[in-house]
Parts: sequence; structure tokens; C-alpha cells
Amino acid sequence: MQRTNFGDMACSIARTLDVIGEPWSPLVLRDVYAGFTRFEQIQADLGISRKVLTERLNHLVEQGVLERRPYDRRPRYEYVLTEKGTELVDLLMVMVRWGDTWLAGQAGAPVLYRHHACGEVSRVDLSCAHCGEPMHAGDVDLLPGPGAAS
Amino acid sequence: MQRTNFGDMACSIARTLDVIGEPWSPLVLRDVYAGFTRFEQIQADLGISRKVLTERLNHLVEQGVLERRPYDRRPRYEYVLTEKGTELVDLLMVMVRWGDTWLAGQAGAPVLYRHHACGEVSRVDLSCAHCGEPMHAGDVDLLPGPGAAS
DNA sequence: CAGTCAAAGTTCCTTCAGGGAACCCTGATT
DNA sequence: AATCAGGGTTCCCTGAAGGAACTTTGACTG
Repeated sequence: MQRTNFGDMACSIARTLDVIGEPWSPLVLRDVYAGFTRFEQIQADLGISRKVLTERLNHLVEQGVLERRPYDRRPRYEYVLTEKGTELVDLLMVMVRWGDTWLAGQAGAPVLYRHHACGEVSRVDLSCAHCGEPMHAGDVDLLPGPGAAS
Repeated sequence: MQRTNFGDMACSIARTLDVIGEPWSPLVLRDVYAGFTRFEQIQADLGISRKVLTERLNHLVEQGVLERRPYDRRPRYEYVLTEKGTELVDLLMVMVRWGDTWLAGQAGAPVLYRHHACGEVSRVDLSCAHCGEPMHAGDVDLLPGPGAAS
């Protein structure tokens, strides 16, 4: 095996990488989210090799992140986010926030997000699902869970 | 060039992938966060090739995510998270949440997070940095930002 | 003070995944 | 019948990942 299989590790990070950790996969997901739902659109937008795009789309469909659906009586297909895939977009939003903060430089953010609830251009923040207070690296203790390795 | 360089794209997701998108990098970051800070510890914990681990650590140090610091008068080094790297842990926490939800199965979460502020075992949630309300894929409009491509 | 030890890499070889260009298949349109 | 466009496949080449063996540095041991 050339690329190690992360899916078998008792680690949700490794397992998630097994789904979207391959090169291009997050960008494919971003494109679908942004409305580039067809093979040709994604290929042209990203400049990705057609071979690799085929592999990535198939993998994302197998993993239940995307759904492949026909949109014509000719053999034409578009890819749409499933619920599982829509929740993965959270991950992209956090990547955007970090990239905007640390890598965008002078030019500023390439894309802005306007939040429907308040109407403002904003960005995501991490909070505790239980108490709502901020929740970052230093705000938690790690404990072994029920699915921990033996 | 074999692997396309994402860092030049006008996209914070692509730029972030340029920093931690290579195979193993998020797991290396996780290990450092979890207290496996030395080469031998990380190598043994992950089972990663020594060659690849060297490459990943060097890259993460170059990108300012990790700092390499001596801990002995012998040539011994440990890797610690910088501020830039600590903020990347947010990304890991979101990966954990998604993986726990969609991939953990019967066994349940391998690791639990206890939040200092409330003392409860919890998980991260995404909220708007401006108004504090939930902020997910369907809750925003995308707009071109100042750093958008010409 | 030669021999041993452990951490932290480096070197070398093999295998397989990514890049890229050319080709193919299907059903509609002219 | 010929053309067209979307959505892939096929092929070859290069370079990254795996893995084992080797090296370097300084400290410790008898």
C-alpha cells in the first residue's frame, strides 16, 4: 500500500481524512457548495486532472458526501451535497476563517460571508454546544471515550 | 510538478490546504496538541515513515505552525504549537465533531472533550462571530471579498 | 577512554498516485 | 450522416509515500 489507510484508526480526525483528506477533495466540495455542480464546471474551475476528478467524485459519492444525479435524458449528471456533505461545509468555513486570518495578507479575504440571521459580513466562531461559551484548543481536557482503542 | 501547488490560488481553503493538506499533517498536529511533542513519540504513535515525518515537521515549522526547540544539550528537539498552530486546532475539533457524528458508529467517540467553562463533556458548534447565532452552510451568502481574483 | 546508547534524522530503493494529453461513448441537434 | 457537448477512460511519465538500513551527536558506563 502506498498511501496509508487512515479509516481504520480509532480517531475521528483520521477517519475524516479518509473521506476528504485526499488532495483536491475539499476544493471539490467547495465548488459543489458554491454551485459548480457538474464535472466540466469543476474541472474547468479547479484545473484538476480529469482522471483525478473522476476518482474524487466517485469516492465522495461512495462516502455519502455527494449524490450523483442525472439532470437530462442524455447521460448528464450533477453532484449535490447530501446532509452528511452539507455538514462537512462547516469544516470548510473554519478553514476559510483560519486562512483569512493567517494567509490572506494585504489583499484581504477572497470571499466574504454574510450571515442571514444578522445580515452582517462575518465569520464562524467556535462555541461549546452545551454552554455556548468559546471553545478552543486550550479550553478543553481530552478524555478517552467509549470508542477508544483497547 | 506532480502535486499541484494550492498556495497560489485566491482561496483560503486552498491556501490552508497548502499548509496542512498533505497526508499525515493534521495527525501530526493532533499528536503535538495531545502532548506527543518529540520525533520518536510521533513516529511511534502514528506509524508514519521517518522520512515523511521529517518532511512534514519541516514544512509545519516553515509555515509557522510548529516551533522546533531544543530540550537538551544533546541534539534533541521537541515541537510545540505556535499561536498560528494553536488556532489550527479549531479545525481539528470540527473534524472530530463531524467524524464522531458520521463515522464513529456503534462504538462511539474515541475521545471526549470536557469544556473548562461549564465542566461538561461537549463538542464544538459553529456560531456567527458577530451575532452569536448558529452559522452553517445554509446560513450565509457568499460575496466576493477584497482579495478576490481579478 | 573505548564502547554503548538513544534521539533525531538521512539515504536508498520500490511502488503507486497525480498530471496531462488523447481518446471514447452516448444521446440530441442540424 | 455528421456534428456536438458532457462526462468520463486510457495511457504514459514523473514524483511522492513506505520501509528498512544507516548515520550523527553528545552523554553515560565500566
